[in-house]
Amino acid sequence: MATHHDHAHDVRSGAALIDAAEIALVKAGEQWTSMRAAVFVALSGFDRPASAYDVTEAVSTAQGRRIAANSVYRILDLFVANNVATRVESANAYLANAHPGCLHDCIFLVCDACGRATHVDDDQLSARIRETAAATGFRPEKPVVEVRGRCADCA
Amino acid sequence: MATHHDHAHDVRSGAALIDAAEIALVKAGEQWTSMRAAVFVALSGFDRPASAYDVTEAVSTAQGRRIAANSVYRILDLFVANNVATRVESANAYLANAHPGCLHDCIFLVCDACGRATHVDDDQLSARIRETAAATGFRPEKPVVEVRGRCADCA
DNA sequence: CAACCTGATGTGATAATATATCAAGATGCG
DNA sequence: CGCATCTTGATATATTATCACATCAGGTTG
Repeated sequence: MATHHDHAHDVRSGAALIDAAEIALVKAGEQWTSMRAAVFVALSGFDRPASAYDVTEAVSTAQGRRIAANSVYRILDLFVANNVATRVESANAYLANAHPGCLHDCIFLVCDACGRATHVDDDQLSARIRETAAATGFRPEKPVVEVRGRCADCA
Repeated sequence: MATHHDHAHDVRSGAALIDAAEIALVKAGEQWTSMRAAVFVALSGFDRPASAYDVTEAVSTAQGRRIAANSVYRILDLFVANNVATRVESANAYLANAHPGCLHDCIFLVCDACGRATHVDDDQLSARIRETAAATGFRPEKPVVEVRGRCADCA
């Protein structure tokens, strides 16, 4: 199998992933509150990008009380800003970041059949995208690269 | 200025662009109705990606009557399907396609300051993106490549 | 011509996604 | 503790997108 990592990642899941998220947020000077933990747990419980409302629903169920969507948005935004989650623009949805310590331009392969997204890092390709943008005088900040199509299982 | 076209385009604007859109739709076996013309004219009148509601507003003003958003969505979807318009996913907005005859994977450079988007074609880069996706067993259909950042004017 | 079919548009409702505002509560810290 | 700051809650509203079904315009056919 060809991976496109050019260095080792800490790809985490389950409790280890949640710990890693907490560590990343705290290192960034943010608090790891019980609400944030609940949102992260809910988000990481999905096997595909989840909308803010999906997460709201999951947190509400888990807590047995109604959580407001805007609280979830706030927290998801915070996660994205701190690289603990990423937003899949073409799906209006969010994914927990499996290796929060690592900063990459993300490439997502989003299956139009099952909705799952797989995350690819290819720093060389990302660099070419940034270069191509910069060549026109544009200052790239955040490349959004999301390939829509069919995953291997749904092909 | 460095362009990234590897072949000549018919980049059109104004009346010529509208004609080109009509020709492209008709060639695809679709009708060029007055409503579709009105939507295309409105869309091509924006100098940056316009939301479906922006277009609805513009068409309503132009016609002196209230147009429903869903009619506009229908028509924009048709335009996108026939390559006379494109959708900028990360902005939930649409752009008239300046060279409807030509089929590319689009790359947009979207300025977070002024909202304008410039369109780049780089078939070699697009090919690499598709290859990278395909290497994992994924079947790419529609790459979404939108670089957010600052345009030269806003830098 | 009348009956019918099809594609396009209109009407109205509603769903899904996202943000704004302000009050109240929790937390860190001197 | 008591103040400042950060976080969350409550509520409202804005924005984006879709659905169901009625109507209309144009052609085709009996």
